Amino acid sequence: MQRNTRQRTAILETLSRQADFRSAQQIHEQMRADGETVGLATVYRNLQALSRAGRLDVLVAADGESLYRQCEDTGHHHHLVCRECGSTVEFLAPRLEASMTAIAREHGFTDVDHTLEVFGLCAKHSGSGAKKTRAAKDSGAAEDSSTAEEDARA
Amino acid sequence: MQRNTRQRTAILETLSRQADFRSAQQIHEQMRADGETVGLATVYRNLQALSRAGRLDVLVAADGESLYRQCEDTGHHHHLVCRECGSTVEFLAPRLEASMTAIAREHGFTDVDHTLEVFGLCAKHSGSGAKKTRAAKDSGAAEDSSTAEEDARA
DNA sequence: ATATGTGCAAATGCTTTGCAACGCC
DNA sequence: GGCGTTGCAAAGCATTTGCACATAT
Repeated sequence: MQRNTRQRTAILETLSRQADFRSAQQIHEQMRADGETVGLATVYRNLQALSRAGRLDVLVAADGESLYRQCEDTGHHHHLVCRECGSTVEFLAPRLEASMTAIAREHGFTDVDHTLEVFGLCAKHSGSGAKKTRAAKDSGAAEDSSTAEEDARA
Repeated sequence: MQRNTRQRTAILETLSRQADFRSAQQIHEQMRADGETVGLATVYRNLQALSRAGRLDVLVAADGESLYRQCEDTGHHHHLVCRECGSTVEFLAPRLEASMTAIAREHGFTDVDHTLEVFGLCAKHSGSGAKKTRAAKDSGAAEDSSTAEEDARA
């Protein structure tokens, strides 16, 4: 009962070529630019459906915008996002997970789930006089996403 | 150049009595309920100004809504938020901070900042049949301000 | 066939802003 | 008295939804 429409396929296809997180609108624009004819609402509906189905990774930016990205790694992981260019690095931090869970339990909490996003300036933007603590808005879409892809380990 | 108006004072005063995070709208409602006459825009403007000035703690909910709370502890800390009742517990986790920073540095990131929020079910709501992994919207602390007076705290 | 998916436009919900009136300092 | 502040309403956004039409299966 999950049909395979041209639009849905196109969305997945587009996502499969994006290394970093993109907003629904950016994805939509991208598709139009690539010659696809898709409605924005459809993009939203599909991104939502796909993420619900666990096929996409969703990251809520500091300003509340939802960013999507193809989910290669089903496992639990977090992101290191550059405030300047939006490039991301995934990382696992089992130790953090453990401590967090422990702390939560200590306070009587159960069924815990957490959100951990780290924002900073990636290597190539370190020097830039960026003083903003919660921006990362403008950047994204453009050219130079450094596309860091590997994985860390705590 | 930060004047001391009735509204601004009232906002701070109201916040000083709230243990948990509240949305701008909830704060506004609360104030009206308390007999204060304040415009919603003013509440937004002040919450923004105050948080920019470091006097308020801001937490962005999973759906993008901004929640504010008086900042008693200037130090860096995180929150444990109950999905059911919205009660919060603050916690410090120096070890996590350290690891996070280390990981970021390993990837060449500088000027890092992070967001870590833990959602779960507090002690008194543990049994509740809450299966939703990222809802917390419909439940507790939302709309009906009339009865939202008493608050939990783990 | 028919339940799903799609497109468009209108509707939401949170937040911001323009602008004239207002009130601290 | 001047400049930050306030209020209201209108504007902005990202996202959602109603509905008629199109289409995978």
